[in-house]
Amino acid sequence: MSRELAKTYDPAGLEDRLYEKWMKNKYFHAEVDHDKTPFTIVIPPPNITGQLHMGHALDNTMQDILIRFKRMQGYNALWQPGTDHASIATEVKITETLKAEGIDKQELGREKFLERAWSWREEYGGRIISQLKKMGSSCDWDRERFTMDEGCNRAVTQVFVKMHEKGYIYKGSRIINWCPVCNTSISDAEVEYQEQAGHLWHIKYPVMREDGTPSDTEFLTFATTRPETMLGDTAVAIHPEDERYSHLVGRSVLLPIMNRVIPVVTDTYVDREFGTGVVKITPAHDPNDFEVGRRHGLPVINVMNDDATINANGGRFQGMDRYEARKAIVAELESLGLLVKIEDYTHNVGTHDRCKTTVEPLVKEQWFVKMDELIKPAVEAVKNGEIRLVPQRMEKIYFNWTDNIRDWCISRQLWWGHRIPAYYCDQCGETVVAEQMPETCPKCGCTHFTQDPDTLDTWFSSALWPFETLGWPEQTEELKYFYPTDVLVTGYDIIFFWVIRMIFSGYEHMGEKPFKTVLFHGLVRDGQGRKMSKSLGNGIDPLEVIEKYGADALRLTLITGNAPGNDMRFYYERVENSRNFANKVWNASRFIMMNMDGRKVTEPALQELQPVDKWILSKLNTLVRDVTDNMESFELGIAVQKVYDFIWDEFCDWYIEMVKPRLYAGKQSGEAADAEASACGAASAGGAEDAAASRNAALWTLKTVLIDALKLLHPFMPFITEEIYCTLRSMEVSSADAGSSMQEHVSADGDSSIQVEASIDAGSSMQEHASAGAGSSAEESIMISRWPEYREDRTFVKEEKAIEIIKDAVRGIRGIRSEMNVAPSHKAGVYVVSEDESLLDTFREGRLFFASLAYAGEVTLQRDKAGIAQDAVSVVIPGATLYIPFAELVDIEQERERLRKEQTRLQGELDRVQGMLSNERFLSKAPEAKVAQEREKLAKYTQMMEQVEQRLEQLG
RNA sequence: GGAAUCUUAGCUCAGCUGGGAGAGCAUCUGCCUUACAAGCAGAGGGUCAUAGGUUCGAGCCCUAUAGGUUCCACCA
Repeated sequence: MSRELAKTYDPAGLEDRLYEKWMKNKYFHAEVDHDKTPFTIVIPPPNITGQLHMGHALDNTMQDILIRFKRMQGYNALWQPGTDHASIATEVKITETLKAEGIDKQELGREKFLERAWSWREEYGGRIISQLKKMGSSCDWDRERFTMDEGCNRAVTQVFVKMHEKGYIYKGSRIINWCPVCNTSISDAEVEYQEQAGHLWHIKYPVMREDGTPSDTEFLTFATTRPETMLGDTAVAIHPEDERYSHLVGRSVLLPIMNRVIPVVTDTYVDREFGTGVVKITPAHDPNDFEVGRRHGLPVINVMNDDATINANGGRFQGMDRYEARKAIVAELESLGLLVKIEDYTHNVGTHDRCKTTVEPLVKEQWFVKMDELIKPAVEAVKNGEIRLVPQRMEKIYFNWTDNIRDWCISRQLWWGHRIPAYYCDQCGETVVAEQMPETCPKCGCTHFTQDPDTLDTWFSSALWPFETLGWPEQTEELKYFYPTDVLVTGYDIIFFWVIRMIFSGYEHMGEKPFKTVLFHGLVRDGQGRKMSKSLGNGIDPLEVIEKYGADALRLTLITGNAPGNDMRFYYERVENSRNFANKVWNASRFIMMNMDGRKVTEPALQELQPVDKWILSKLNTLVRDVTDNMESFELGIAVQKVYDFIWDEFCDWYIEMVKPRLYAGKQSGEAADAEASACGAASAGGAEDAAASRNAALWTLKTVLIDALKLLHPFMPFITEEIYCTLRSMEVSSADAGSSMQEHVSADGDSSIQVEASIDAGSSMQEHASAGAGSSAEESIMISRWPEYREDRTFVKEEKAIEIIKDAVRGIRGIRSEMNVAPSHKAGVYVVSEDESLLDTFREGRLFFASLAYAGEVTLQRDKAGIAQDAVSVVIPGATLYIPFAELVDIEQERERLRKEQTRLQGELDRVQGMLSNERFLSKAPEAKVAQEREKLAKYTQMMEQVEQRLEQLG
């Protein structure tokens, strides 16, 4: 034996070693290969400033599961990785760092600042990548991209120019959201509304009299949450049908403080029910007012600077911060007697999602993407199912956004990002949008230009991610082969930022969808269901979890018991459970290998397999089909739950326990062992030989089932499965005849130790399709081994039924013993009474299990209860009654009580089944199979009821 | 204001196209049985939020109500 597994499962060290091996062998790497079908996932690029958090951990685990699954299925699987420059996040971080060093960003200057940014990227850009590797992510790192690398820059510039030519990108003065702290415009999607306690100031403006002087008796009263914006008021609006104010139509009011006469306009935007039904109009600082202003041709007066202080248009309030000005203005209005009242008021305030600063709507000249046309194919694609959203309810969120889409403000007053390829003639101001700085101005012939200082929204480049990473705008082989990608895995929180924008960009620039399916996951919350956040300090660091429990345990925790799109809670008890499962797998494997102990294990002939072997093979076969189906439909949580249950419950707790006597039999010497071996099914006499054959069949089954179960588990828990798989393989190699060249031909016949694998993979014509680089073979790694497939010849209905009956019997005996508090050392005899000869045969084959699994002594099979003590405890299973005579400790009344309870239970079942079967409408409308199923149950329960009643009679 | 989603065992959650309620943790009982005490065996615990409806049949589909979460829009 070449290698052994350690006694307890310890992921530390093991994971890094295996990851290095995978990297070295280039298993993650995918090349264009027209003989294979591609399967592609592009990673949601993490920010270069980022550190791995639970969201990443979940997101990347899901992607890795899909990629590993498809890779094993024989697809040419590419997981395209990369990072995002994260314009604003990075810029903020660098600015802060500079500040700490006492350096002012503006003084440093753009060029020096960018140098800093790039060196920051050098230093930290790789951090998140190495953290993703800790998770086991099988990305093709040879293809790593960055949103600001050369290719992406080209893509962005080209897209900008092209869209500008088509009129989809325009520059205009419109109202935008301004962050006074970050000093940049932001898009609507970046505004986060927060409920805040504020005030509602009721203010009145004097109505102008015919003679052009303000009235001191007639006023228009209205309410506002932002009194400081009055400095920029250019009208007061009322509803056109509001009779209270109809006499004021066409008149004017005096804007106090500024002493500006402004008109009273009518607009249906005004809600008559709200407040006094009068609204002040500030087109420069409110999106709705801006629209009203446009409709009425009102002047737009911006009263604020970029840092949200009042500018020259605000008269003597110039230089004040917006909140200072608010106080001062309110005070002044009050002194003028124009402040009616102040109310407490809770309202939603727009804040910048990144820094939580209250955004200021401002009118500014910015670059926009016109959305109405672009969005159409993106809507259509989801509507007609060309792009599938999982879970489907995400479509509603999607359409909610697309139906109310507004133009996208893409320019940012930042330095770190893609600079806008717009150039302004120094002489005449002509704007030229081009991939390079123009030589001469088309208008005035001047040769001097200044490039637009602004950069693009980070999401502008992310929108191109699925194709720019594959080489676009170059028509690369990769692009033709891997695009469109297959699945995008992401959180529902970036549908608007990213998913929608990728979709319309794909159709616009590639003429094709960027992906076929979007698989959404939810948020990972803390144990109390709170969002993990820095400020709360409740975040759990995935790296810490990995260190303590291993990446496999973390991955399993994140996938188990979670449905697509749903949030989940993360707590350590769950990780411990996952770790315990890993340990279970580890020890089961260790047990199997200990028993193989360097022996040759050959594929047994079908008739050498015992019922229990066929039972587990049949169960495995069903599992393979179900799990594959679940994986195909993205039900990862369900899939892994089935693998978990199979391994722990069916395989470990039943199968392994059931075959132990056969394994030990061959090892021990002496008659006892032989007797046991033949008792457990070796049909013909012949002692040692039969025992060896039985043992071989058991080992072969153990190994075959283990290997396939490991394969099914591998996408979820890549490290532990790889370690076990390779250890198993190394055992084969070392037990094989020296000099055999099994590396070269896995599926070749001849070498006996290879036959095991050859038979496991038999029936496959795609033996090697999954292998990656040259020289690799399925033996080197489970990750390039073949995904198990459902096989018609591995379904054994009869054996499944037989073993289920035996399990019933074992559970029955265990239950009785536990209930009666019988010590394990007390080996009670068991009588199985049945009139059904074939059932007795089943028990004859399986009676050894009573001894090994239920502490039974001698097992006697008979057709009637002759010779069984009257006070034996009994348990009824379908078709048979088991009797367990205990020498002293039986209370007949207690036994009766037990039987009566069973009788009641059975009667309940019978009532239900009979009720159904006596319902004609059920018989006529329910599917035949269902009716047949119920009839079977009726027969079963009727029989059991008879047995119980008989037993009760016996007891008198 | 509009919408989505949830309400299932003490806790956290599964339950895939409607066909006899599940897991993990917690609790109780018994076991150091030579793979695993990070384990094994057994047990208790649910009117599937409430009220109607559709159906032969509803945790699952429809309607209403209550409560929770979230998203979108935003009325000054």
